[in-house]
Amino acid sequence: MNTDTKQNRREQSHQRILDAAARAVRRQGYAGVGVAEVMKEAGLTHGGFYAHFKSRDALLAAAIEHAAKDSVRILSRRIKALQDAGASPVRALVEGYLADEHVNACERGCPVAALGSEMPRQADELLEVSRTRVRGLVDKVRQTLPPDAPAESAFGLAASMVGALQLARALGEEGRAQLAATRAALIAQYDKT
Amino acid sequence: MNTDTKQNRREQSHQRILDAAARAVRRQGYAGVGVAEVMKEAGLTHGGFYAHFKSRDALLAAAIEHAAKDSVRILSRRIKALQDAGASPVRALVEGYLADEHVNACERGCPVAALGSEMPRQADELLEVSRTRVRGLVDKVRQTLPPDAPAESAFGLAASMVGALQLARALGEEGRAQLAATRAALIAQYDKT
DNA sequence: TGTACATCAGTGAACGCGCGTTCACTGATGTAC
DNA sequence: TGTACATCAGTGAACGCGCGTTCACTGATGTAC
Repeated sequence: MNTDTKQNRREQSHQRILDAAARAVRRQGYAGVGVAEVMKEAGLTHGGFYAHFKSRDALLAAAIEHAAKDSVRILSRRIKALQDAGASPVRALVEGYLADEHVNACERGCPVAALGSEMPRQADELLEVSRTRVRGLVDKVRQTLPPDAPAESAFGLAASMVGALQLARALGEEGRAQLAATRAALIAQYDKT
Repeated sequence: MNTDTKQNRREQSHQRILDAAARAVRRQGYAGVGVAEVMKEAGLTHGGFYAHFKSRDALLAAAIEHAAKDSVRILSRRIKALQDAGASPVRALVEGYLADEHVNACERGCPVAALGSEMPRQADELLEVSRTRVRGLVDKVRQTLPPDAPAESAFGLAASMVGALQLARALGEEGRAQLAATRAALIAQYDKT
C-alpha cells in the first residue's frame, strides 16, 4: 500500500537517527551528541529532526535504550558463541564482556561502560533511563551467576567488568595486557563450575 | 616585601581558579567546565582568565592533576584513620575508597572514578594527563597490596573499586546498599592478613 | 616623608562561532473523481 | 486512465543563546627621587 510506503520511509529515517544517536552517545558521551551531526550521519538535514523527536534530550533518552538493545544483541551473540565452544556461563560472560573487541568497539558496546561516570550528572529523565540500564546489566550478571551465589556478587562482578573495561580503554595499549589477567582472575573468582 | 605581596595575590588567585576547576571537572565532567563559571567560583571575572592559563584545555589538564592531589590527600587521611583504628592496609584502602563519603563527595573525590568513561575521548594532552592518573591509582593499589600478590591484581582491584563507586553513584540510594556488600567481598578477596 | 610615575592583576564590553530550535517552503508520494 | 488536489517527510535559512577568546582600560599596589 501507498500509505505503508510513506510510513515506512518515516520509520526508516527514525531508525537511522536512533542508530546514529546510539552510536554517537557511546562514542562521544551525553554532551558530545549534536543534533546536526546525528542527522547528517542519518543522511538527513538538521531541520527535520523535530519531526522525529521532541528535543535533543528526548533523543538522548531514546538513544540510551537503543544502545542497550544494540549492545545486548552483540554481547549475547558473542557470549553464546563462547558457550557453544564449551565455556561455562560465567566464563563466557566475562570473556565476552571483557573481549578486546569490546574494548575497541566502544560505539557499539555497553552503554554503562561508555557513560558510567557521566550518569550521575544527568537530569531527571536521562538519569532514570541510565539507572535502568545499570540495573539491567546487574540483572544480566545475576542471571548468569549460579542461583546459590551471594546476592551482592552480581553487583560486584558488574562493577569489576565496567571498571576494567573503562580503565583498559583509558590506558590504550598497556591496558589491554592487564585485561587478559583480569579476565582470568574474575573467572577464577566467580566461576564455581 | 611589596613584590611578594603582588605575587602572592596572583598566586592565590591562580590557586583559587585551579581549585574551582578541579572541583568543577569532577562535578560536571570535562565538557561541563566553563571558563566563566570557574572564574566566578574563584571570585573573579572571566576576562582575567587568560592571564592565568593559555586556554581552557590547559586549565583542564592542570585541573586533573590538581584534582588528583586533592583526592589523594583526602583519601590518605581517611585510610590512615582506618589503619590507626586497627584495619589492615588493604581493608583500610577498600573501606576508605568505597566509603559513603566518597560516593557523595564526587567533586572532592577520585578523578578516575569521576571521569573514567570520558577519558578515552580526550585529545592528546588531556588523554596523557588522564592516563597518568589511572596509572597513579593502580600504583597506589599495588603499593597497598602485599608484595607477594599477583602482579595483575592491582589493576583488578583498582577497576573493581572504580566501577563500584560509579555504579553506586549512578544508582543513588539503592546503590549504597550494594556497596557495603561489595566492600566486604573485596576485602575478603584481596586481604590475606 | 611626600609626590609623580610605572606596573600589572583584574575588569567588562565585544567578537565569532557552534548549537538547539523554529518555521516557511518544497517536492515527491498518495488520493479523489 | 488521466488530471487536479492534498499530504507530509524533509529542506535550509534564520534566530537566540552561551561559550571561548580578545583587548582596551582601570585602579590599587609598588618604585623612584
